[in-house]
Amino acid sequence: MPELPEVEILVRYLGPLLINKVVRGVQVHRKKSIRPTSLRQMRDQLVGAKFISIKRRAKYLLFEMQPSGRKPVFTLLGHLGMTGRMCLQPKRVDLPKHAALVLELGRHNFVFEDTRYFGRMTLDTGSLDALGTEPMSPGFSGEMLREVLGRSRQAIKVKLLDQSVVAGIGNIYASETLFRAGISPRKAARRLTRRECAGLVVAIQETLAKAIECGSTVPLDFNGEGGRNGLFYFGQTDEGAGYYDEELLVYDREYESCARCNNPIRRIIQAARSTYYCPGCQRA
DNA sequence: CACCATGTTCCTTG
DNA sequence: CCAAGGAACATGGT
Repeated sequence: MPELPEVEILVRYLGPLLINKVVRGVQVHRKKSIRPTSLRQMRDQLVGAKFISIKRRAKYLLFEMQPSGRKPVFTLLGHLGMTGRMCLQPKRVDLPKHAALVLELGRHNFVFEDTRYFGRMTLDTGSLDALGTEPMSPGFSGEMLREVLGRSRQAIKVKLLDQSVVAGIGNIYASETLFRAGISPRKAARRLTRRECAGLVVAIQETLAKAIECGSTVPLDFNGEGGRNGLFYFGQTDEGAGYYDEELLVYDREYESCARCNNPIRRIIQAARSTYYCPGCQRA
C-alpha cells in the first residue's frame, strides 16, 4: 500500500539490507518500468555500483549509488505506483509473476515487482522537481499550507492529492487526515481558515506519523523463502491487515458507523476517486 | 459482465 | 498562460 508511510517503512527496511551491496547483474523484465532509461543505460550505470544510502522523498525511493572507479555518485529512483513491491530473495527462489526489474547482488536478488506496472525504477530523477512540501518536515506549517492552497477553488481533498502542493499524501490518507481535522472534503481549498489550515497540518503529521509507527510494528512477514511470502507487503498478511485496517477511521468504511459520532460514513466521488468522510464530524 | 482498486501523466476544455 | 477535469495506463479481485 504505497503512500508516504508505506514508502518510509520500506526505505527503513531496505536500508540495512542493501547498504554496501554491489550490483552484479541487471535483469529488465519490463521496459516500461525503467522508462525513459534504456536497458543499456541501466546496465552501464548499475553493474558494479554499490548502494551508499536509501532515502525517501514523498512516495519516491532514492537509492544513492557509488559506481566503481572514480565516477560520480548517482541516484536510482523508485516509485511503487499502485501495486509495486520490493524485496530481497535468495537467488534460488522463483521470481514473482510480475517481476519488472531484478538487481543481482551476490547470493540475493533485489526484486521490484509490480502487477499493474504503474511504478518505475529509473535513472531519470526529473519527477522530483515538481514535488511540493514534504509534510513531515519541520517547515510544513499552517501558514505555508494556506499559502500553497492560494486562491484555488478545487476541493481540499483533491488538492491534498496534488503532489506539487503537499508531497506524499495519497487517496487513503487524504480522507483520513481530513476526518481527523474535522474538515469537509468538499470545502474549496481557498475557503479554509487559518485555524483549519493549522489543524490540518497537525492532522496530517499525526496521521502519517501514526501510520509509520503502526506499520513499523506490524510483523512484516518477510522470509524471502517463497513467492508471495517473500514480498514486503503489509495489508495482505493476516497479522498486518488486522493492525493496519483498524487504524483507518473512514477509508473503505462506507455505511459503517463513525467511531466518533456514530453517523454512517459516506463515500463520494471526487476527481474520479473515492472519498470517505463522516457527515457529522466534517460539516460543509 | 460490471465495478472497484494505494498513482501519475498526458490531453482537452474552459 | 493557467486551472481543472477526465482518460489512459494494466492487471486482478469481488
